[in-house]
Amino acid sequence: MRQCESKLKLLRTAHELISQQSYGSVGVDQICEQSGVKKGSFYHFFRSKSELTVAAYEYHWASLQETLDRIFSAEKPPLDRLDDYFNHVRQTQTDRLQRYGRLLGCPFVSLGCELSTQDESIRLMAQKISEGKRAYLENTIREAIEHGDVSAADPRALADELHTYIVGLVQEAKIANDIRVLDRLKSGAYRLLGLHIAPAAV
Amino acid sequence: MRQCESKLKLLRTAHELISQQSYGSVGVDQICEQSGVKKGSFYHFFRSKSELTVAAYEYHWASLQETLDRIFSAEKPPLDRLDDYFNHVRQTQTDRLQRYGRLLGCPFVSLGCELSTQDESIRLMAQKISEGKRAYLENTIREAIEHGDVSAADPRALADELHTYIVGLVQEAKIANDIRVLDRLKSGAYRLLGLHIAPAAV
DNA sequence: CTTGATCTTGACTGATCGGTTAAGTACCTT
DNA sequence: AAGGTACTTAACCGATCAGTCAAGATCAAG
Repeated sequence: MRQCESKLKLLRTAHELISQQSYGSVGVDQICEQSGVKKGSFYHFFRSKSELTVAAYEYHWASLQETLDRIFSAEKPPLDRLDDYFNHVRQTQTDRLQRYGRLLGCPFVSLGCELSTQDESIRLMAQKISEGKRAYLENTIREAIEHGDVSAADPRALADELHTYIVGLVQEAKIANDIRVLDRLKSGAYRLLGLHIAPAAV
Repeated sequence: MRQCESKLKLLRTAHELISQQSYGSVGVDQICEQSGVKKGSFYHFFRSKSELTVAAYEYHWASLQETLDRIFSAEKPPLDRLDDYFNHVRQTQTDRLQRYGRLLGCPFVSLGCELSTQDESIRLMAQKISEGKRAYLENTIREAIEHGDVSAADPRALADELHTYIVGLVQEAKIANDIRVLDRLKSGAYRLLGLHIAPAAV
């Protein structure tokens, strides 16, 4: 197998398996087998399971950012960005539900929730990515206020609340293993934003 | 060791260790050692680690319900109950942070998040308890509306939103490992409830 | 064609995993 | 005192855990 292909394979497989199951229940052997990479190679590229996991999730975050940059494109009206984001959240969960038969929730939150108390580097990564997601919302809300779509004194505080709500709702959907929990995503979010009518027809 | 004392010790120790660390990182041996109970006794009382965990968390939920019944006592004004509950959430996290040096979040949500995709009986337990907590909020909101403190058309929907917000916020606090995240608990909750001024001075 | 670095391979480590077994002890009922 | 049940004890199981190691393969650059 050529050059860095093994490393990429490990990154992708690790993220897939761990987000589908959990950190604790996925073994290094399992990751290696599904990657078609031998264990020695694993420990050539990564010093530990924890280090691979951080790398795998940051790798996934980098590609997610590309998607989010498109969704939150400055060329769209702010409220359209939010609507597209809510659609994206729901669609992502729906896709994974189809593929794996289980509603998986947010991989970053799930991993952070499992390991925040035990592995500081994983906690820091989860925290950093959570802040990254929150920042997309804050920028958009700030522009929505400038645009006159939303009236709020503190865009930062409003973004915090919206982000908290989304995190909580996706979490609840995972525990309920029911995509219909996400039916409340738009309505709750728009209520938080003070928009009692959805901007685009839902 | 007498009668059911071993069983209770296992229930308490299992909940403590797993909520402090994670399901995957706590072994049956560790639970047994910390309980002072031998492994054979463990498997006399419980058929598996999973079954013990469900029993341990339901045992904890039963005692938590006693506390919640006091907090949500029908003899108090509805908004006082909510305020007491918010104080309780914060105090619980503060206490555990002191004792364990880590912000642990909600044990039920954490366990559900880790294992919902893998262990159906644990998922069902987490879902049931989540609904139990939500019900306290819904009853209180319903009475707050009757009482004229809150104006909302759908108490069920409002309770859903509030519960989602609390779950999300405690989760974020865990990942941030920072109790100050919970500073947003009351302000966000009261904003959700349409109360822009806290009912009791904060 | 050689060198040295990068990557791969498969066998291996000791520890720990969840769970089992069978013999033994304490206790309650009669 | 007898018998049965509930519980305890310690040794034990095969599987799996994260991680190591040394020898070999592949590669680019000189």
